[in-house]
Amino acid sequence: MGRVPRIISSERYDQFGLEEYVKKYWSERNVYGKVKNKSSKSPRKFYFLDGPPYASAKSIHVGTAWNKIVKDVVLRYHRMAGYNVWDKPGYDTHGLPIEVKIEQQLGIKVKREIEERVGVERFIEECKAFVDENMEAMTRQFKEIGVFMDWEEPYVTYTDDYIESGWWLIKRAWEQGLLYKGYRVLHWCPRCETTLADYEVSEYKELEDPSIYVKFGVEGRDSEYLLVWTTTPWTLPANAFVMAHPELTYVKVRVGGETYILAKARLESVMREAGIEDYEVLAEFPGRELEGLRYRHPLEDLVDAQKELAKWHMVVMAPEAVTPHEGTGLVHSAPGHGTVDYDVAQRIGVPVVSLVDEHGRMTDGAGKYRGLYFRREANEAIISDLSSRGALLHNSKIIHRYPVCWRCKTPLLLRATSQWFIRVTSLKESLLREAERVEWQPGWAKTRFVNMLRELRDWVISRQRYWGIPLPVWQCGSCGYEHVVGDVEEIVKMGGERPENLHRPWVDRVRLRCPKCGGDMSRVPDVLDVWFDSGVSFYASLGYPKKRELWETLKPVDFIVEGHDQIRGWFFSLLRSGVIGFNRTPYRRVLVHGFALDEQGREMHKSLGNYVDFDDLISKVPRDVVRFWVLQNTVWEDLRFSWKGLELMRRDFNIIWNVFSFASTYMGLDGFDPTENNVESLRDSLEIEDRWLLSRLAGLKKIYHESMAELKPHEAARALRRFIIEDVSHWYLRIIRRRVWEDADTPSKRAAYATLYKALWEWLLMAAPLIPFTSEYLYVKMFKEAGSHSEESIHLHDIPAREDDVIDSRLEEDMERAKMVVEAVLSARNEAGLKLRRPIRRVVVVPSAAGVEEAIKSMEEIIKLMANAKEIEITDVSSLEATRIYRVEPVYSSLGPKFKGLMPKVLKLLEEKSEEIGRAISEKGVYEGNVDGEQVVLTIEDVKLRAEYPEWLRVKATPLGLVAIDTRLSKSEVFEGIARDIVRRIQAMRKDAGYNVEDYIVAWIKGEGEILEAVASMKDYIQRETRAKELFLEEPPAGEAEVLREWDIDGDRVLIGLKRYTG
RNA sequence: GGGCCCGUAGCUCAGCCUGGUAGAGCGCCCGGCUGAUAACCGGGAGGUCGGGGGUUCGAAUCCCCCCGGGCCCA
Repeated sequence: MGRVPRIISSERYDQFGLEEYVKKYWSERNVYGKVKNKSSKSPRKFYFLDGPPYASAKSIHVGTAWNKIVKDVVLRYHRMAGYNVWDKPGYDTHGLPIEVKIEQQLGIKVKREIEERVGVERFIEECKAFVDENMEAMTRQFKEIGVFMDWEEPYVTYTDDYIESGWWLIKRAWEQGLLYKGYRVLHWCPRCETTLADYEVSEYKELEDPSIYVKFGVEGRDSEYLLVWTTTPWTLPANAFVMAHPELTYVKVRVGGETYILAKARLESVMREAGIEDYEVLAEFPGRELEGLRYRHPLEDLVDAQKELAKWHMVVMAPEAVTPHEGTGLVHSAPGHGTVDYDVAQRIGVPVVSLVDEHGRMTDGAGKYRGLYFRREANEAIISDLSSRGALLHNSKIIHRYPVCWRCKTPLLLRATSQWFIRVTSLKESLLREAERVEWQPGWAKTRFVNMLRELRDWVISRQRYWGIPLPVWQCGSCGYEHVVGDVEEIVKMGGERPENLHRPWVDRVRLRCPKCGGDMSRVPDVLDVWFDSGVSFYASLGYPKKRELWETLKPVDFIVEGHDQIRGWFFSLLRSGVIGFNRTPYRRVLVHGFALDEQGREMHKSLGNYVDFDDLISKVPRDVVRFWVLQNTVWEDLRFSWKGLELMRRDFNIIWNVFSFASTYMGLDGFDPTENNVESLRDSLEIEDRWLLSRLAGLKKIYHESMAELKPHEAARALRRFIIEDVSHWYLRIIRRRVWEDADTPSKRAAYATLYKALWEWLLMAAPLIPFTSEYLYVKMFKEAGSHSEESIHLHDIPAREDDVIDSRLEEDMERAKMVVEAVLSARNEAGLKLRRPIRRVVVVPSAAGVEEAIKSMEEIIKLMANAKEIEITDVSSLEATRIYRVEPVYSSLGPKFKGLMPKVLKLLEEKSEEIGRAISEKGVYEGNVDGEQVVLTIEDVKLRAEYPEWLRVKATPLGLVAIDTRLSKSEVFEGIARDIVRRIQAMRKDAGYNVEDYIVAWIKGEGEILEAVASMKDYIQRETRAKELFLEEPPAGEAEVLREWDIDGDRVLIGLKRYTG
């Protein structure tokens, strides 16, 4: 027992207010807890892993909001579909960007101030406090947009438990022999005295540098030189060898008394740049012939390090280092100052030497240049020495893009430093194998991922910083033995003291006893790359390995979704950690989403001034509107932010509200009881439009579930929108209005209500994961009140199951055809200036395709209703043609030569018998007549033929065939039209006067002529439609009417007065 | 320089996988409707489907090249 309440219909629509109500409703009743509890009882698990956002600011980016909204939709869907959903959110909390913010806060200018002035302890505490504040603010915002995740217990990467879980993986790597220490060339900021991670090398400036051509003398040959080009003279002291391309053609060229070797492709431009016009090519040969050619470094005697490096001075084949577009085709290699240089040196076993210290000054090894700053003093001194020694072919300047520190804008340099690595290159096969086992959406994400794996390099995990997971490696001061610790327990076992906090500096104070020699072990001071942190989240967020059960029962992760930048980022670091730790991919399915760009398609940045602040956004646009709008975007493509787009989505919400309000109004008015009336019990009373809507609903459910299964939430979102806006509001509601306005309780009316009720209810359930606030509100205020459902929240319900067998594609096709006919009629009406309120007598259809006739017949009532036509006539083309009016005009150039003197009479004939001649030529191709006894034969060449439909027939061509309307109105149609005009005005007055829909009235109508006649003849109709108990065709007596208004109906004046009927 | 993605109406985007007469919304012009109403609906104008080749009876759709933008690398 229950009735649909009229709450919705009596309220003014206020989306903001509605959302506030729902927020309160949820928190007062702990709806999230109940939803989670219900889900946790299901035997089917769904392990979702949240990609932790970086907690470096207090406000989330629009893209971060989008990210969580997509996640929320998937989680809510799975909960309603009966899965036990794991929904722990996470935060990524370590790393240099946060350290830098704290440095700024504390006014720290150089790194050593952290230890010397501030103290590491305080520094770490500041980092933690900063992150805590950010997490709190971000959590608040995620809750604001309705994300149902376990916000009470997120996983946080800085906790000791998490750090210990991280250590476990390092230990695993160590045990498998994957952990090693080595050198690597990295970007370095000489002012901040720190290495910069790749992602931090993001800023470039146009800077001026030297551009010099240097002569390296070939050993054993007089005046013969390898010609190398460089823009970094300061790297020359560290030169170890010269790189060439084996397949490139090189030349020996004589200039004056000297011979130079360089690439043929570069010869011309190098000579031009050096201002040499006179040169002679002596020989041409492939680069591989240079292999092993030894040379003498021009500064060998000035640089101490060259004593060792000199033995490697030869030409080496390195195609990856050589381009035919720049330089000389011979590349000077300083393995300690170049990435490629380093790789090549590793390949051929050359030692890596860096001659620049952490401050950017040349080291002792640089001999004469010791202490000079690299880009200024060292460059100058070196160029000057090269010049005085005659080792410089040419010296000029170049302006090029050069990387600078994103924080202090100091030009960076590349230097080799000692770092810790995990040898993931040896896991390449496993990584590729495991990547294949993952389901990627869209498919190209996998392509991109696999391409990246093919270029796999070992993973540098160490950073010389503070706020990160400490590297759990302890080294013995006596014997040098290095040991990796897996957890705190092991620290204790090895004679260490349990630190109060696993971060630096506390952990740095932990000493262990060396298991090899009993010596004192201290920790290697590095911390881990912050990418390591989130990479272990798949098990660390569950407390593994300390707590084993959760991971054992939940594994593997069923679903992850992040932006496409994470293909190389998180998706990769997860897989890497999964293979290191378990030799398995940690996740089964991946969805990729796009970036949130600004209205011009640029990235949103605070510095660009195009940043949309989250709180500002949701103060201007309701949450569900934001959600539904972002969800319409193809999920893996970039999203262009648009205030306009959001505004349009708001209008859709208005329609959605109105649809529910409409249902609430009439069902409420009629006391419709959904527990006693449903589409099954009323099956025999269903009209064709009801069956159509139910078919469309079944189609929606099919698309909805398929889209969700294929990880295409945008397709589900679009289908939901299409259904409620187009199928329900634009079409179905307009059709059933008449049925709903019936006063009597008819089976037809109840069938319409039952159909609408089912459609709205199931739509609402499916929309619930996407627009949780609106759906909850409508549920609580309408469906729950109606008594057919008692759950506290819509989110505690099951998602409606598919009913594919209800889909009637023939019926849907027929309805589409009916729509086309109606559209054609409306178009014809438009042309004829015939408004819809005026009924038309006849619509004529000439079908041109199979099945059209049947479709129109089965949909006849709907077409008549929607087109406001009395009759639909289906006919063949000849009957329409029969109405055509033909006109012919003479073509003199053809008639003249043919008839000569008879012309005037022929012209008269054409004029008088225009219609007859035209029809004859049109139908038979020829007209045969008689003028003064002479036979006259006219064909299409002789006349310009025009055929027009009569003025009262409007014909439109459609894909279905011709659709025509007969615009001739009889008196009864005119009267009916006027009556509808009157009714509409009375309704408007009732509304304005604030009468209730069910109130009865007394009406007075004073009009003249046709209006008077029309009202008189349609009196019953007007009374019925307006609930007028009495209707007088006169001016209301003074003071009688409560409302009185004069109207203009198509130029005629009408005075209407109303009052409430009280008798 | 490389891998991947995007480029369709003035604007925002569907359609492309599985070839068959170019779609929606907004804006604009014209009209209509109105007991869902500070809403709503219809009609019209508007497009070399980034450019060029190819396959095909037929290409926005499949293939190749180029141009512009993005992401990730170098």
